Amino acid sequence: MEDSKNAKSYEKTITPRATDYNEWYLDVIGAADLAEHSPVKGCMIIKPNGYAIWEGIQKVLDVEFKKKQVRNAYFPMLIPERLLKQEESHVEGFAPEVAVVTHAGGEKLEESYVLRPTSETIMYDVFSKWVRSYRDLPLLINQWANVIRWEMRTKLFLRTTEFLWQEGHTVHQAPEEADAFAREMLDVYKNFFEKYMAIPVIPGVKSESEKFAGALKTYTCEAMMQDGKALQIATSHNLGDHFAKAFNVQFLNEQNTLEYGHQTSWGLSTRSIGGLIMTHSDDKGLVLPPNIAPIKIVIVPITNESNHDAIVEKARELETILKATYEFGVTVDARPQLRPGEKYFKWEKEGVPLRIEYGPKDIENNSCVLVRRDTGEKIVTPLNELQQKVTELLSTIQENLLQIAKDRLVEKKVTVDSWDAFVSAIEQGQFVLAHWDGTAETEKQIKEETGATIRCIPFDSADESGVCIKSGNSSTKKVLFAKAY
RNA sequence: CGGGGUGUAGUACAUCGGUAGUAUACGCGGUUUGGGACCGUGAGAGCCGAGUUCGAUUCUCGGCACCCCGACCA
Repeated sequence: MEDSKNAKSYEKTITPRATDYNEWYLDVIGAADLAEHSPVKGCMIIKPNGYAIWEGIQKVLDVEFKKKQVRNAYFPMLIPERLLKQEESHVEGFAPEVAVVTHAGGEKLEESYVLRPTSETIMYDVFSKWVRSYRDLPLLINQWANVIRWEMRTKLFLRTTEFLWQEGHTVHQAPEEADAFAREMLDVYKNFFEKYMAIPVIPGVKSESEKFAGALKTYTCEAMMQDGKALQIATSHNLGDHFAKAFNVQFLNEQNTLEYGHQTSWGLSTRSIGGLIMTHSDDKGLVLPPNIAPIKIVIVPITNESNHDAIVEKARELETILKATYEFGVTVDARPQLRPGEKYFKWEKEGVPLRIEYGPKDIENNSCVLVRRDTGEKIVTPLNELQQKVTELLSTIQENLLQIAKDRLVEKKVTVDSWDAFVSAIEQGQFVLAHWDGTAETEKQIKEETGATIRCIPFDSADESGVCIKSGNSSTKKVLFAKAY
C-alpha cells in the first residue's frame, strides 16, 4: 500500500521549481516532453515540442537579422584540420573538445577533418576569397547549423555534445565599425530575450580569461536562473583582425592599399531553451511566455459521452475565431473519454499560456472561462469579448513573466565591499557586484575559493575607484560575479 | 581523466541460487467526465561475455553502458 502510494505520487507530482538541475530535467523537461537523452552519449534528441520552440526562436531572430542586412548561408560541417590550426589562440581554445574524422571511404584520410565546433575557420578561409574591395564590405553572413563540442560533462539543453545554434560572421572595414556591430548584435539578443523570452539579461564584457578563443573582446548576455545561478545565454565577439590575419581576409581600400578586415561573430544556441525553462518553470511544469509559445491557447471542451461531439463542434467555432489571429497557436483538446482535470494538467505541464474551458454552462451563458497559466486565475468572459480579452491577457501574461524575472534579478543582485560579504552572498546563490583588481590571478583565486566566476563587466558599471575585495589592490570598476551553469 | 554509484517491463522500484513481483503508463470492456476518477481484463522485463553450480537475473571475473561529484565549456 505504502509502495503503491509512493509510485503514484511520483508519476503525478512535479517536483518544486526548476531550481535544481536534476529535478528540473527529470520532472519538468522529462515530463514536458521537450527532449531526451539520445543513445549517443552527450547528445540530445529534441522532441517536436522542444523543436517547435526552437523554430519560434529562429523565426524571430531571422527577422531581426534581416533588419541588419544579415543574410543566411550554409558552410560545411567538416573542417580540414589545418584550417582550425591557423589561428593560434583559437586552436588552443578548442583543441580539447573537437571530434576528428580520420577515416572515410574505408581508408585512413591523408588529412583529417574536424567536426565544426564553430565555423570561424572554414568561413573566413572562404571570406578571404569573397572579400576583394572595400565595396564588398561589410560582409554580413549568418548560418543556422549544428556544431559538435566534445565536452566532458553534458546537461540536456545547457551543454550537449551536439547543439543547434545560429552563428553570425561579419567583416568590416574599420575596427570601430566591427566593435559597434558586435555591440549592436548583443542588443538584438538582449531585446529578443526580454521581448520574446521574458528573460531579463545583464549585458557586459567578458574578462580576458573568459573571452572567446581568438577574440579581441567578448560581449555577453548573462541571465539569472531561479536558483540564482548565471547562464551565459548569448555572446557576440569583436574578433579584431586576428582571424583576418590568420586567414588573409584583406581588401583594397579607397586609397588602393591592402588592409585587413575587422571581424565579428555572434551566436545563440539551443541553450537558450534551457534558460527559458529554468527562468519560468513552476511547480506544475513548464511556463512559456506567449510571445514564444508554439501553442498559445488550448481549448478544453467540457463534455460527457452524450454531448461530446456537439460541444467539441462548438469549441471548434472558438478555435476558428482565434485562429484568425493566432494561426497554429491555437488547439482544441478534443480527446474523448479523458476527464477535464487530466487535460488541464497536461497542458499546464507543457506551459501553454492560456487555457479556455468551454462546456454546457458556458454555452448556455454564451461565455467561456479563460485560465492563466502564470497565475492560475480564472476569468469568465462573454464570447463577444473573447478575441479582445485573449489578446489582452496574452500580453498581460508576457509582461507579468518578465516582471517576475526582473524582480528576481533585482532581489538577488547585491553589491559588496568585503570578502566575507562576498563569500556569503555567493553561497546564497546571488549575483554579486564587487571591485576586482583586473588580474587573472585574482579571478582564478576567487573561482577556486568560492566557485564564482566573473560573468561580465556590465556596461552600466560606472567608473569609480575602489579596492579589490580579494587582493585589496586598487580597482576602477565593479564587476559581476556569480556561480554559473 | 580522478572519486563514487547503478544496470530487472515504456517508466519508477522490489524480490530471490530453483514460478521474477508491485505501482504507474499502454490495449480492450464497462461506469464516469467543470482539476490527475473507478471496476474488470490483457499484453509487456533480467546490458553483454566467461566462470562457479545439478541449476545464475542473483555469486565471481571481464567488458559495455548510464548516472552523480570534480577539472573543461555556449
